[in-house]
Amino acid sequence: MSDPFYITTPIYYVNDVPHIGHAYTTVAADAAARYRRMMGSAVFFLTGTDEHGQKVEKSAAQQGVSPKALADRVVTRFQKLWKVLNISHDDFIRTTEARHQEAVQTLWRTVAAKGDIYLGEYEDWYCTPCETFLTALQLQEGKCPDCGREPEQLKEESYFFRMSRYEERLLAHLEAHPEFIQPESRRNEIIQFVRGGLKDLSISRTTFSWGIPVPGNDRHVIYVWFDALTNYLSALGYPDRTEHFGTFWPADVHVIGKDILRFHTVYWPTFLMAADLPLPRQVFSHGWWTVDGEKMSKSKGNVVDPGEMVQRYGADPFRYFLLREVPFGLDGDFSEKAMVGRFNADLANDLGNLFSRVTTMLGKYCDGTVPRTDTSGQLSAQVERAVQRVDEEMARLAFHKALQEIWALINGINRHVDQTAPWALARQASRRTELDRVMAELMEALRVVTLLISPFMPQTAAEAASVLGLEAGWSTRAGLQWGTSLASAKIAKAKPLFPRIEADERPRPAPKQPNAAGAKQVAQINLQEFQRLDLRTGVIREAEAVAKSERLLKLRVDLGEAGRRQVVAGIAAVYRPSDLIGKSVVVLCNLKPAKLMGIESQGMVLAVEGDDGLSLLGLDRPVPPGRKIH
RNA sequence: GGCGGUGUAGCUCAGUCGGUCAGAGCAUACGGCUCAUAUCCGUAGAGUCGCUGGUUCGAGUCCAGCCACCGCCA
Repeated sequence: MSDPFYITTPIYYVNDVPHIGHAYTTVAADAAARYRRMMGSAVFFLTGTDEHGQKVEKSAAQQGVSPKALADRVVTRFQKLWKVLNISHDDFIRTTEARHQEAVQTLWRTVAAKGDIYLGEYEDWYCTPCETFLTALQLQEGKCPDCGREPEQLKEESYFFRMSRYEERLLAHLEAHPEFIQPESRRNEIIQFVRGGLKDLSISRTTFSWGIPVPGNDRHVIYVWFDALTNYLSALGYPDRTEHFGTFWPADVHVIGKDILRFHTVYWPTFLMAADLPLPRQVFSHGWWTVDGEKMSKSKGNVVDPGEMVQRYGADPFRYFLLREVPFGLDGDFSEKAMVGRFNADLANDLGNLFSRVTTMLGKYCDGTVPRTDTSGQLSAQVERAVQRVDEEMARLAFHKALQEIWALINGINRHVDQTAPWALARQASRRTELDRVMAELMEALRVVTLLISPFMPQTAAEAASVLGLEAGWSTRAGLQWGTSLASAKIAKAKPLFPRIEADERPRPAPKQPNAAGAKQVAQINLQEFQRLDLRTGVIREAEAVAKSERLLKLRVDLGEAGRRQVVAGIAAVYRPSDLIGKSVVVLCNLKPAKLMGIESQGMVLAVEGDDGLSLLGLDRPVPPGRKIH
């Protein structure tokens, strides 16, 4: 396949809880990747997680697990979200993988061999009461910006990258390639910044150890950006000049949020220059989302959970909203009111209803069979124009414009229905030919619309394709051409693709979200009923993985006087067997035994679903095994 | 403080080289149709184009100053 297209999202910090911003970047990159695949490009779409650093190390220590175990557990938050959002990435890179570590160390050695890495001293400040590290820039009149107290100065040995050496080359590149940074306003900011002069960059730390060791000096770990940015190379198989690497590097576009613009447009290109590697063709920085007009923040509690939005509105409507509501590159505002507005006006009324009315008429007037007739005419010209314009907008990653064009077409098709009034034609037998032609044209228009929306709303497009009886492989560049490929197809009336959301039923209940109201609806029980549960404390003595199961662990639990029992638990995604030995847990002992994967389980270990996976119920003071819980 | 951006109908915003550019979508009102998810199609609003000057035969569209908000840097 020719015409390679390599697109990336940033790697997300694994310890973060995914929010609308993560979803936005990833959905946008996904739509671009899907579009290019439809157009016949060989696409490589990469996302992943950044798993090193002090924060992960600290969280892991607090939870008493290894940093890697913590990362293994929380990485699933991203992986699960991408699944429900139908993200079509070709690879998922984690910075803790061996392939990445090798790539980073090789890059380091290459740059060092060039004489661009030297050992120096890095100064920063530490505010002991706040337990935070501060840079000289963050200080306010020499004081901690948070508490106003005097921080302590720390000096630390550090390796530096000679970024200053690349100032002129970078500036020349920025000026010669106006498309390198998009949107343009961001490009201007970076040019200003680079003109202000580039300093050498500290790229190692000795104050924590959770990272990739500096080659030849194990006391240092490679600091965040030198490690993280390299993911774009390591996923392609760098340093081995594999076919993949040869095909896809340099990247066509790094899609990022504006918070990490400088790292991608100053640090990254200079690293690559030092390694004599070609620079990515474009870095596209999109905007931030506010929520109901306010900045998102944990303290305000207004952080939008993408998973919840998907549950409430569906993956496709949420994807559609993100890409349609705001020009890509500018800030935008999310509100459920706007979400519902888009859903009803654009998806239910315009698109969904169009499918509904046209397929109904086909059933009524043509017996559900697409007439075989000439379809060249007004509509074909409109469709061809729309396909052309969508292509132009997608080339610029102007998703909202592309969607505007698609909806202009949908409106045009709705207008065509009114103007040709098939229901009037159907009353006059003499106009049969005319009616057949109109219906065939309308169906063909629906087919092309299905292809056009598929990068944005893959599930809906698949559903529509099945209504139209399209065969596998329908989503191709050739398919975008107006033709007669539906002729003689037998088609049933479409079910509403997007049932309207009525004002009073909004927001729809989120079925799996536990909340106070949900808890109250559970029937009450009396004490006797509770006492039927034989809940006891237990201590895990043995634990091993169950062959061929990703979820199950076989445990041997000590129940004191009641002896030991074998219990199979679905906790392997979160707990390693070795972490469990000696752990106190709560066991339901009189659960009817059951066989899981052929292994008998004589009870149940209690656990609860947290935001980042299961958590076993424990005791907050030591209690001997076998005690009854009441 | 330095550099840059934005300020156009109730809301969100288009307006490329100065002269049908005073516009689109949503919302609202009225009309039409009945195939359709009470959906669709059509029509309407009069908004000092932030303020004040200036250039020009003519300025949202260029220039200067001011006000407000935002971004990057310090």
